[in-house]
Amino acid sequence: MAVIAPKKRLYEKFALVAKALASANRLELLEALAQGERGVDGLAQASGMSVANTSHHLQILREGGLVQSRKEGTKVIYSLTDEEVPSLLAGIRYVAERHLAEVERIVRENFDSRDNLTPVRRDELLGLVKSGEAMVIDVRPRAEYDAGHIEGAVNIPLEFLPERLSKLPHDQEIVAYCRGPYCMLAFDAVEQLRQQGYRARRLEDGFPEWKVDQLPVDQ
Amino acid sequence: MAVIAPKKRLYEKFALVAKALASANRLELLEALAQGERGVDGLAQASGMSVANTSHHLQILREGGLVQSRKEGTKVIYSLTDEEVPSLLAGIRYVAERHLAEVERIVRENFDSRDNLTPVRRDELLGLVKSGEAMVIDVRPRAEYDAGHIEGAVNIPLEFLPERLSKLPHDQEIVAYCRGPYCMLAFDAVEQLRQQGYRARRLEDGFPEWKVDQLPVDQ
DNA sequence: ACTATAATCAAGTCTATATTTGAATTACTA
DNA sequence: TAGTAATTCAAATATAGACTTGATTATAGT
Repeated sequence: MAVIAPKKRLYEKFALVAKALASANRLELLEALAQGERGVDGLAQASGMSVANTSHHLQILREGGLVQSRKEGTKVIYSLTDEEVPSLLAGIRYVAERHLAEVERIVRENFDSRDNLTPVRRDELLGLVKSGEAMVIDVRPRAEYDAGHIEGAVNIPLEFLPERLSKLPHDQEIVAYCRGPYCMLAFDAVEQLRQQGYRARRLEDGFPEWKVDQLPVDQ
Repeated sequence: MAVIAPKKRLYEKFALVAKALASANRLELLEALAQGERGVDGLAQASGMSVANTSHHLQILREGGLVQSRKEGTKVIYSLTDEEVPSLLAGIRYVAERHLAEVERIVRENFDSRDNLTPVRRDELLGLVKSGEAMVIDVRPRAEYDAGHIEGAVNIPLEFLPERLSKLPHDQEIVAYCRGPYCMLAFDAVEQLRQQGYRARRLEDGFPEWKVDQLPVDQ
């Protein structure tokens, strides 16, 4: 058992990755970046933190190997280092949902109760679109849609939904998606749609999960 | 955007899972548990911590939803809560290896340099065994072997390898595996085997990864 | 060169948390 | 009731983590 120190050093580095993940604010930054690359300012807005603080947290994420950056003029654009990062986030969510009683409670009370229909599964959506039974709307802001979206999805940011309501087809089911399973945008969208008499459901989660699953994306 | 607090609370819980992962000692406990369930005492030995400290860290892992326990007589047996946990560990390792320069360095200097042959991939091993070209030896301690092992593997704990050396077949390649990619046992084993003139290689990683991949296991 | 903008850095404050040990306690078995 | 296994508690120590403020660097445009 000659070499024993390197293993310890290695585990310390692995812990560094986990430490970077171990903060609600940083998880939110990562979720934002899972929608597409973004500047510090945009990330600060998305997370509700000051620019300086956001920058600081981004350094911690970088030291954990989770994000990288490049310069573009005066801006610094951050992005995830690896496709594995969204999978890690999904794994953490999964463990929390299945084994932390309180998470299960929060989800039930705040999310499940807002939408009594079963969400559309990812594989299910592929079939619905292929057969023309459904149209897909992406209710995230334009910038996030532009950075990548489900193949064939139409971008209707939530704030423009009211003015577009009348132009949507009544002979198709409308499937809305946004950032992920705990993003409220798609919940709001299906609520509005149903009030106007549309058949509408949510996709089970958001764009990052779709992409992790290697399903067809545009742009 | 009615509900905003629950999302924050949710992310705090997710961070709890990551916090549980964010310690070298706890990662080592999890790796030990990935070999199979185990009592506090055994885990204390495996990690080199005091029993009290081990117990304490196990509580943190439990609060993070990563481990569970059951009583068996006077013993408390811990196990991983979910098959997703080894995947999370693998994801963290993967990110660290690919994006933390120092990890890459430690691996190269301490592991790659000990074994100049390419390790056997998991899918490759299946073929080698099927055709009879290779035999598989599990060089972990008996207890870990008993808790689950690769289908058809023979258990030869490292300390018994010298006395078994003469009885191994010379017409097959010998593939050794142990706990994972950074476990030294298999490295030591192939070194001994090659010195005795055997054709021997390591499996690319260990039993937990094999199991995560849904490949055939015994017991 | 000058100015505005974007981001980072350095320093400081505040509060919190992690790690560990040894002793006391609980839970169970024989 | 003695003995074993694990947990809990108290307490000491060490570390550090989050966030703010003000200064600084880098770049682009004029």
